[in-house]
Amino acid sequence: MARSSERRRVAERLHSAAIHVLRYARQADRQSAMGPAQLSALSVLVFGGPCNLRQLADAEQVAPPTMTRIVAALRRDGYVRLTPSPDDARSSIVEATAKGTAALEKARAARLDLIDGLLSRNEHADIALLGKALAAIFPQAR
Amino acid sequence: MARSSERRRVAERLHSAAIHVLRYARQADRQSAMGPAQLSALSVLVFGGPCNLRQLADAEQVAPPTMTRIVAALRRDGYVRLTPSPDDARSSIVEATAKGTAALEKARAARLDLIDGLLSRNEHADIALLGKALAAIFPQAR
DNA sequence: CCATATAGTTAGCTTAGCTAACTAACCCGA
DNA sequence: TCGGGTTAGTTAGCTAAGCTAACTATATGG
Repeated sequence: MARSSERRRVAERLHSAAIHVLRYARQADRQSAMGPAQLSALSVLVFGGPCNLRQLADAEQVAPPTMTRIVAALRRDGYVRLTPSPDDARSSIVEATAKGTAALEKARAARLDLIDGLLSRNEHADIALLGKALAAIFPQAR
Repeated sequence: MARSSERRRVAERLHSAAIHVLRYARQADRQSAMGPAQLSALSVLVFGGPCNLRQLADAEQVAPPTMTRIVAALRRDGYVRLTPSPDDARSSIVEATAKGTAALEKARAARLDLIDGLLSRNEHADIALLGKALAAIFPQAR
């Protein structure tokens, strides 16, 4: 039964490809004035909508004090806005501002440009194949 | 010709999948006592062989002073050894110790176990397809 | 109405990144 | 051969990003 060892080899390839892709894409982030943790948290807010600090910390797999400071920095620079939660006086809703959304879209586009450039070196059929395979294994949109 | 926009969609999927995979795999690193930058530098040494600090910094896309400290920490904990370069008196060769190699293999295996588990939820045919697609696009071994 | 749980912050530490400025060694050309 | 430019690495000092422990304040359930 070579199935499980083939799966292992695919896991290795996937691991390696993921490292390679993100390392390459990260070059784009240097243009963006914001640190990587801030960019990542902002992307949760832009694509997932407003939420409180706890949810943001969970989404980013980070401890609450870490998120306190990431949000403080984003707020200081005008990328997010906090409003008191109507349901819970302990809690605030964190929300991307227009400036935050614009900055994130720009950073994301720069990353995607790089990855697109990487893919463009390949045959169209191989790219289509990768798209099909990824769609099968990672069905969720973002 | 929708080719370029299809490629863009594949780039988005690939970006998203890479983020997802590495975020998930990173859980394994918490068991390892070593920080992520140390783990990553050590993996360059284990898989790429000994090299000097400059090459290591370039491989990790990091400035030299950053690598100075990463290597200092790895050395302090016995994961790497430095020997003077025979060719260049300014430079040292950094090399993984047996302890370093063992720690890295263990951490890598833990990551791959997680990714393997992720893949195991899928059909074998889809996994094989992904393997084929990744092999076409990312031919390099590691 | 009190006990416990939850949201978030503060304090204080470590790691990881940077630039600027420095030392030491290398190398090349006059 | 030596003097200037280049390269390898370190030191100093800053910021961002991660953690745990300890705290405040609010919710909630018995």
